[in-house]
Amino acid sequence: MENKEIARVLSETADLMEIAAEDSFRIRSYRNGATAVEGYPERIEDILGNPERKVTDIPGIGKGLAAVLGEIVDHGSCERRDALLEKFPRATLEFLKIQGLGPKGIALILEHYRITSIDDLERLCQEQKLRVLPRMGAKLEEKVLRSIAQYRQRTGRFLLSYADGMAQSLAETLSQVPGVDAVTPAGSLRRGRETVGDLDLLVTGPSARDALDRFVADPRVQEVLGHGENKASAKVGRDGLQVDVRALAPESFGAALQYFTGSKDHNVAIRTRAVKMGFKLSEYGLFRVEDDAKVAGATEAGVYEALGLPWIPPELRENTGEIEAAAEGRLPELVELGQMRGDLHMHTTETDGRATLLEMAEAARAQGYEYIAITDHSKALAMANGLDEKRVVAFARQMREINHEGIGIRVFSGIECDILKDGAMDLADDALAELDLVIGSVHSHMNQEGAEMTDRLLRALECPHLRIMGHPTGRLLLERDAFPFDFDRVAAAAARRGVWLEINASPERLDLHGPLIRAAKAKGAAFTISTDAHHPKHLTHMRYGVLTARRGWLGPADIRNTLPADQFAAALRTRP
DNA sequence: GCCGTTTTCGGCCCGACTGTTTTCAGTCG
Repeated sequence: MENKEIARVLSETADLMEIAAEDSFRIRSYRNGATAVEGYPERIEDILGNPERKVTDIPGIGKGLAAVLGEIVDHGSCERRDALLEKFPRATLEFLKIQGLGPKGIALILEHYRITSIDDLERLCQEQKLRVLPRMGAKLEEKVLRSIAQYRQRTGRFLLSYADGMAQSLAETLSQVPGVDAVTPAGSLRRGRETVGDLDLLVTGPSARDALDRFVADPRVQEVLGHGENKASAKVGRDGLQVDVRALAPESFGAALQYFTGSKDHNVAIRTRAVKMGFKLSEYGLFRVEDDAKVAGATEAGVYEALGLPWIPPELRENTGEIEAAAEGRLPELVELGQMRGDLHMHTTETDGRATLLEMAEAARAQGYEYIAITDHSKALAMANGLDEKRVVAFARQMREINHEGIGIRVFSGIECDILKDGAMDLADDALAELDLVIGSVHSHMNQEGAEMTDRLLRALECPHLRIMGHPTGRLLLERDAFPFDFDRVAAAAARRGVWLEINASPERLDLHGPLIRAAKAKGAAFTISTDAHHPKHLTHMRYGVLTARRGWLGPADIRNTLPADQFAAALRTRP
């Protein structure tokens, strides 16, 4: 069992304990245990199986949790969790994802009503039955109904990183089947969409069909939805991601890859173009209408070429102008992962990161970067132990010393400074002036009205030390929508002030996203791509940020952290 | 339930907002 899975069971147990109103410090221990396990570099299962090792050596794991970990690894759950699941309906953990309802509220509702599903909860609100309970009212009913609607919209979709991980691991398994040449992911995953509804895997090779048998027999498969000669589909993994595996003949691989990559809108437009040119395009190939002769199909590039187009990168295939651009020979040169020379947003144990500054620097050096910026939180984030002015100044001095000595990578001193409710920065100007790089981010009062949030961000942009606006829209994928504000105005002001807009590569954010990036570029804005890493392994999320930038039609020249270190340092000091 | 140690138990981070109240509990970040 993987650490991530163990951590999930622990944190679910903590959720249930909270609803059962158990001791809050014990609950916290379970939560701490979950984070400790999730971030631990070795497999807990291996340590448990090794008589010479002790899990209690991991900080946050004592005797009690060690026993619980043993239970979880042995049978996927623990006694405490099982007991709580007996007591509460199955959907209880889902209720916690509804905004406005916390453990106390859920416990109260369960005390008074027999509800076992989100549908039941919705009915209670519609029948105005929450408002009769103590400390609940009409506004809460409305909020819960709104949140249920949002919740339904996002269920059935998965984070890009999750789908990507599943695709890679399935592809690895299926490639080992003798007679399979290649397994290629298509669909929205290949286009780099931030969330993925289902996964399409295309298999080629003389025995491609054997891969279908191997697939449906895989232990990760939960439920087989269909298994024919050319296609098998199944719900995979705990959350039931739908995966379609198709066996393809080599002569139609390109057409199939094109077809299954989508998007639907892009394909409709491409097929219309084909018809106008006297062709018919399907997943089997491009055919001439007059004599049904096959014109292309073995490669994707061949299909596009026969239609008078250069190959269009998958990230652009949304029918938002890419076909016209291709036809006119003005497709943009897109940024590539290998062009990134630094990562400008990461946290350390100084605040809420899981590794020290030197560990993060070493991991970044191993990624091949020339430079990084360390950007811990500012004091407004008290729960993260954010830095105050005094610690900022000391930190900046420490960075100058470290760079003077040299550690194999250049480190810029930075901060992720909170943008307060009124748009003021959380730290005094003279402290910010000590740092190489100031990121400004919103972490509080996220429910402001659009106009208020716009004013807040515009005021923040006036700060002379601000260089980057961090995760500008504040969205959390599948959890929280972007806050409403006048994006065009803010992007235009950022461009004018020489403040770069961050493309936050964290898979839970991917903020900004494609359409907003294009809008901001049209206003003259420049960008950075950074991971917001809280752990060395998060540095590899850069690839999702690059995919997102490509979906925004960006090239290396649009992105400041593609610059070599000296030029980047110069750019930091230059203002428009 | 963990940790640190005053080896046997006490401390464990918190500020602000919201909707519901009439002085505050619950939620959120």
